[in-house]
Amino acid sequence: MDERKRKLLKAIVKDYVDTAEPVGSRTIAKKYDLGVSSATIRNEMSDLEDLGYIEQPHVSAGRIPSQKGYRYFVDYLMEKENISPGEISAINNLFSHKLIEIDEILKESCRLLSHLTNYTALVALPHMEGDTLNYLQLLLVGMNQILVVMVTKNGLVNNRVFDFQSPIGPDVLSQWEQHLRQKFLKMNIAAVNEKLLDEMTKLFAGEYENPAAVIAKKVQAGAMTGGSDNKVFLVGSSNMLKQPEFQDIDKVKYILELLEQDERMRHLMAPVTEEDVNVSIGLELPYAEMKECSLVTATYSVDGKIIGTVGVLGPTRMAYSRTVSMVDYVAKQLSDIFKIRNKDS
Amino acid sequence: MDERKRKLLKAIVKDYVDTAEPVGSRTIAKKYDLGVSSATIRNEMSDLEDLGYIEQPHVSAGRIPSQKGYRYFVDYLMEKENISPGEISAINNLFSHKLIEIDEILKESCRLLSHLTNYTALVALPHMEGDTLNYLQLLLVGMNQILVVMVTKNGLVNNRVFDFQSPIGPDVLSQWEQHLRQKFLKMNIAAVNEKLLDEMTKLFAGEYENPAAVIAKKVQAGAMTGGSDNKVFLVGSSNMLKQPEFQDIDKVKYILELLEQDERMRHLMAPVTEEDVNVSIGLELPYAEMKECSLVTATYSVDGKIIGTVGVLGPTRMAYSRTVSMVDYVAKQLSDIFKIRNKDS
DNA sequence: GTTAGCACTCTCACCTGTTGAGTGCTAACC
DNA sequence: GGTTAGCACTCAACAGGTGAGAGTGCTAAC
Repeated sequence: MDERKRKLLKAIVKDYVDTAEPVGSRTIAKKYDLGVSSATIRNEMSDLEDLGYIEQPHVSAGRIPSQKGYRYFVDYLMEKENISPGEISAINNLFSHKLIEIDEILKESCRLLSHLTNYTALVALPHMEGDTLNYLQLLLVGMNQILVVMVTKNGLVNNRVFDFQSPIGPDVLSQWEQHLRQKFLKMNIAAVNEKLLDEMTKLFAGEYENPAAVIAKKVQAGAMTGGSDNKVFLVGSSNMLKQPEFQDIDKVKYILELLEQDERMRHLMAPVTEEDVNVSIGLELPYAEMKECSLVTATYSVDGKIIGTVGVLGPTRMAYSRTVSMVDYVAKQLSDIFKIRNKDS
Repeated sequence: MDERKRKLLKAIVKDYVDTAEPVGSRTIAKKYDLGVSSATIRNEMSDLEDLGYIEQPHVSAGRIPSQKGYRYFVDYLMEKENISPGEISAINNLFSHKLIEIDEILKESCRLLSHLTNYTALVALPHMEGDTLNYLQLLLVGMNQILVVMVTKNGLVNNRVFDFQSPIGPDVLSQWEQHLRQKFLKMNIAAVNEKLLDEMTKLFAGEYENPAAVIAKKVQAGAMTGGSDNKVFLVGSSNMLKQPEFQDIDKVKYILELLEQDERMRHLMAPVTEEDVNVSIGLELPYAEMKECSLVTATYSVDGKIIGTVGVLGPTRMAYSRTVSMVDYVAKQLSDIFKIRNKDS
């Protein structure tokens, strides 16, 4: 790969990203100043094709970048694109507005990313692996409900309501609270979530003769942050339909179906620790349905500990430079937000 | 509309729903036992077209039901379709599993509805208009955070975290708690959500000299049920792409874009009080983009008070009978769930 | 009122020829 | 030896044309 080939590949990627049409040698010769004629470009293109960086949809069409070509572009050719002042202020504006809850911040980030990039945006909620229980309190709510309030080290609040049939006195309650604190404080929050129900059941069982009768109903109520542990926000999946390469319903159908599967999206957004921003192109993604898609992700973290991921999914023919900048910036802003939130706790 | 015309219209709707192809007179004569020949059916069809119940895509095609035709079918011709035992048990299974939180129940209902009907399912979260505050407590969490725990009459739990900079003593806290209880208990929950921040600000301001400096940051954290007040769950929007009438990207693009707009979905799912199950066909829906869609909704309620809506959105060529049964049954099950949840509170 | 028969209409699928974009190759040029 | 002009060749896309098939409306007979 000499310099001219790199310039040529860069031009091909750029033009194809812009136009979504296969790029011919004459187009390159006219639009990009490589200083050589279309015939030379033809020869070079032939070489690039042999090397696997570009391919031809059919013999009389221009060339399009291959997955390998995009990879090379992203790794070596792409220039950093600055975000326009207007866009920066749009993002900052969102984050300066502190009086909204954490879910809302993330959802808005997602919406914003989708809007700015015109692709599909994903945000994985802070996952609480590694987060520990810092505070636990039992409250008697109404006559027959115990509310368990828990706060984690990272400041996430977590409720559960337990219904039961016989009234419970305050003395018993504080005794239970003591017990639960001893057992669960400083414990990993995932483990707590898992074991709390068991433990409550044991408490009920120890206090009353027939546990099955007493805890006939146990209902968790209220929004439980534990539930959002695994959530992934998704905004702008309809943006996929705007892409010229996805005008075929059958192509896009499988992608949209995939996007609806939370489990898979969680997998997709599982943090990759290597770098700040990660770009996965085509078949590098774990699902074959997405072979014509690329995903740009970045993690956000607190104290160097990764707690969540933001990402943008688009066609492989993606404006990589711009998208990387956006995702990177939003992730950094999120990290800042969380830093501020945790300073006092 | 004599009996024969009604039978004919019914047959046309049924066949078109099944095949998605315009229905010809010969098809009807062969597949449905109306006891007359295709020629007679042709004459009757011509009448039905004059009456506006069916229409012809072009002169040499069969007929398809018009919006008016579907309306007539839904209002007068549709027979109640029983849900199969397998499906009933699938639904009951979901609801018997009580150990999941309220959001999860609704989300799962949505998923189930979409899966059973193969259309797009929507569930509007219980809106808390009319729900009042029943319980309020302040907890000191960490050194610099107050956690406000609220429980509504309907049993929904609601948290907010307020950060501040100087430590607060337990005496002040209980004084504030007193004040907030006096002010907010029994108040409409929407009003509480709106005014709580103001009130907290006032409390801070009364206690310290320079409020601006002290409450430099106020961050609401944790999952706040108030936020879910307006949420709408949506599952299976990719099912739209499976419908033969939506093979055209441009048609479906606008619909999917619409589905992504929470505000509009909320509007779409705003309860209609008239009946148990409501069917909106084509242009009866508030958005012109959905002129080829139909929406079946049902409300779920507690003590006769409507608290939320479930719905299924599909093409106007929808299996109305089956869908109505499904939506109705799920809504009733949800009402039951909420009845159980509220019995003790 | 019902039905068989028939002419008519229109879509759809298929074929065909044309156009234009773009290539690869060759031979000439610097 | 690299570069370029020229040219033959390939193929997708488009437009126009044709035939088959589905379905209708109308008419006349039952």
